[in-house]
Amino acid sequence: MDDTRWLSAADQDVWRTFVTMLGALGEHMDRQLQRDSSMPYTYYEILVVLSHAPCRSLRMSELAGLRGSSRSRLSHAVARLEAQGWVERRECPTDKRGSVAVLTDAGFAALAAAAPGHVTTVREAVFDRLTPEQVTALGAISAAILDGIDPDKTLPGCRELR
Amino acid sequence: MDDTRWLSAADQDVWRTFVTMLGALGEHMDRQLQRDSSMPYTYYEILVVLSHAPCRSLRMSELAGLRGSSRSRLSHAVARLEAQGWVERRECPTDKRGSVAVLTDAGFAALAAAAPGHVTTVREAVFDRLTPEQVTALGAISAAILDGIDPDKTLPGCRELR
DNA sequence: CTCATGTGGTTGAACACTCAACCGGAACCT
DNA sequence: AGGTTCCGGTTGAGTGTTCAACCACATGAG
Repeated sequence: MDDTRWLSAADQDVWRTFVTMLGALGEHMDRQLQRDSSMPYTYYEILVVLSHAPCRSLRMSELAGLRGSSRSRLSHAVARLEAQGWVERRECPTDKRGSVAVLTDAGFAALAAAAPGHVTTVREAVFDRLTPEQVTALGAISAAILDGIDPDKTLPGCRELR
Repeated sequence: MDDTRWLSAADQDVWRTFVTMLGALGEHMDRQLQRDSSMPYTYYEILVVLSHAPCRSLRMSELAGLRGSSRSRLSHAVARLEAQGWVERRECPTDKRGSVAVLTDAGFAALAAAAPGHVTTVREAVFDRLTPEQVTALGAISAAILDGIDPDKTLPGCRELR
């Protein structure tokens, strides 16, 4: 019955380290943003994507797709961002079912204020600690794993996130 | 004022892919466990750590430390695990403030049932998709990043997680 | 011994995410 | 047209996490 292919001891070590790093890094990023800019990481990313969109606005679905988030999650998130005055909802002119999320000036300002600290954190936590070869390797590894899980999100080489 | 060292376009690409992978992989693992074994990933890890501890039991603090979790979070988690009959709380004999979490037989059984599926998912999502060199590189990269964030958790080479 | 301080652990409120259910408008049929 | 089906988006309940406050016990100084 047990035809499971278990991991070698070495692989277990890698996995353990990897998973721990995953958790610690996520928490690290989240904390920094929450502390310095009072927003969770996910919300920051929403603002980033919006800020790069034409007219700083996007249909909810597109936004959800770009951020790999569920509709429901995005709806809740935008509701909160709207309450904070960083995003507005407008109705879509071409499809009366749809909504369009628009980044407000206050939202853009909040993003501009948050970005330097965030980038600095990313740099200190990741890029400054790796050799150029490791950075390249990390990109390839991430792409390979991502490709196995969700091939859709793999390729688009646009520069949307900071 | 803007002396921020921004990321190069190439680094941005790596970061974007990495972050996307991070989110997708976490969600992937979580979904698999939730679907097949009705437990979130964090709870699975708690059970794993407990199962490797002497007498399948640990002080709450030690458990929190080993899993890199806050006391509060662990307390809530154990409360839920206790309600499911997978863990029991006993009072600590040497320190009357303390509690000890003990893995029950039912908890061990649940873990044993969940492990194969989980390991298979890990293998398929990560190890089967990487070359041996990439696996080694991933270990080194993870350790380097982790070391920058939380040097305590870096070295202990024990094989606690599957 | 007594009091201050520190520590292990819990609690409750606020917040984020998931899931399933739902509503209204679009698209597609004949 | 009229009906079915699909799709965009929201809602509410349930779950997990965080944060700050808190209790009970331990510890150390006088």
